[in-house]
Amino acid sequence: MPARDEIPPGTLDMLILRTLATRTDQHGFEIAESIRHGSDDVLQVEEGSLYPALQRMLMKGWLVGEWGRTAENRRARYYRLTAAGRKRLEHEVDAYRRVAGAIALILRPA
Amino acid sequence: MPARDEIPPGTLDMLILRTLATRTDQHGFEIAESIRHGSDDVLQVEEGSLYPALQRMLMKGWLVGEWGRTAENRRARYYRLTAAGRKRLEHEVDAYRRVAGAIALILRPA
DNA sequence: TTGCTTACATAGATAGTCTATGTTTGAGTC
DNA sequence: GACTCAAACATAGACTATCTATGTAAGCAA
Repeated sequence: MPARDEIPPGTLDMLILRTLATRTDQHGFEIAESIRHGSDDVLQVEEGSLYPALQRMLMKGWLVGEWGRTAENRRARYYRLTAAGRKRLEHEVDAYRRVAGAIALILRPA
Repeated sequence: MPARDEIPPGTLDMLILRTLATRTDQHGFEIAESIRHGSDDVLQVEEGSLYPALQRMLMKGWLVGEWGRTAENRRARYYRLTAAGRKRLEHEVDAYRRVAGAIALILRPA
């Protein structure tokens, strides 16, 4: 069974934003599942990381949240990207790729 | 002027080990330079991160250090990988690639 | 001897994840 | 209808690892 990894510090916001860009109006639990499945079961976001991150991003205006009901009739907060959120996502992806590219250079020198 | 980035938490040991695997017997300052140049000027290790990291790795037996003299006749500590250090490097690179691959999966889907 | 630089070093701040725990609420069961 | 279980959200505190800021020692040059 594949060992599940922690989310690398600094990448959680990006992963959440990206997940909501792919499919909007997911609630917390769904976002966590999306990240796990979408990463082929490698990345696992813990609730203690997820909810504070969502709050931060609400306050920064990257997301809006709306209380609703799940298919099983449970209350849940559904999140959606704002324009600022999309812009932020772009920025974070750019920065991530730049750093990841730099690390790749170190890891495979000719 | 290309914006220089911080080293992502969790990657510094790997970067140092990889640098010493490419060229052995570098001292601290040289390692920092190697990482900066080797990353095309993207990654900058600060001294306050570098030296504690080197100490940690000495104590864990991943490196051995030997005091010597630079070409300019300054005292410096030259580092070299141990067998344990090589093994650790392999392990860290594997883990990093796995996580980076998982993140790429999340970032990619159209 | 003054100043500049190299090289190493440490303390404390900071950021962002996790673990552990707790609350509310709906659904199913006896 | 009391009881249990799980979904979904939430918060506090721990932990890890980077950074900033600062300091020391030593060599060289003016």
